[in-house]
Amino acid sequence: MKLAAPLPRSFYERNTVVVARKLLGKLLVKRSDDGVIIGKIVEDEAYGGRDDPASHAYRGETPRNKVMFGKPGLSYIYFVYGNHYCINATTEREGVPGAILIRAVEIVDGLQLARKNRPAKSVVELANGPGKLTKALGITKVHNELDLTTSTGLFICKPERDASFEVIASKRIGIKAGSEKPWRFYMEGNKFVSRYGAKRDTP
DNA sequence: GAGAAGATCTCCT
DNA sequence: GGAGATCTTCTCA
Repeated sequence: MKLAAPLPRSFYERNTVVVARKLLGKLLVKRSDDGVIIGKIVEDEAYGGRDDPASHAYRGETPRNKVMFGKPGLSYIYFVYGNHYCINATTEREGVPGAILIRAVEIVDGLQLARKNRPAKSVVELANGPGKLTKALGITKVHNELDLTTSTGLFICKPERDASFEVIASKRIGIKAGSEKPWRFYMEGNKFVSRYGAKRDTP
């Protein structure tokens, strides 16, 4: 599959909510010795800084979340619930915390390898959740703080053809504080969007 | 150092 | 629909 160059750092160096909307439809590329897996981003969530109680950066900088305060366009990967990794892309200018949680992708290449990483009943269930997609793509904490703007093991690029789609905004999922913010974005009618979240939509 | 919480998923009822 | 799994990180004493 022919791939475009990674998105430049200037793409990420903007308001987190703006970048979250723009990130939909882009391709998340994971390269390893086993091969390449490419997922189209169909759902994500924006997380801010001091003004967002749901964000890891709300209480200030810690060793864990320091990536969010660093350069835009880096990967921020953390472990939750003793079971799952979640992948974020950092945003805003250096020193301003912000990140976008990638919640679901549609696997467009490397399907066989993704299924090997995470056996699932159907292609739809392979990566329709934050924990699911990291498992399917083989992403762990070793991929934390990687530069997503260079063609390394992990990066994000534009698709070959820009498809048009409607972006739906809704409340974020799985959080208590700050859940009223409509900072979750997904492609309208896309079946790869995480299911139980889609049910909670109240536009 | 101990205890609690957590941006989830899967299995069981 | 509910609860357990399982471990990292943070807060507080």
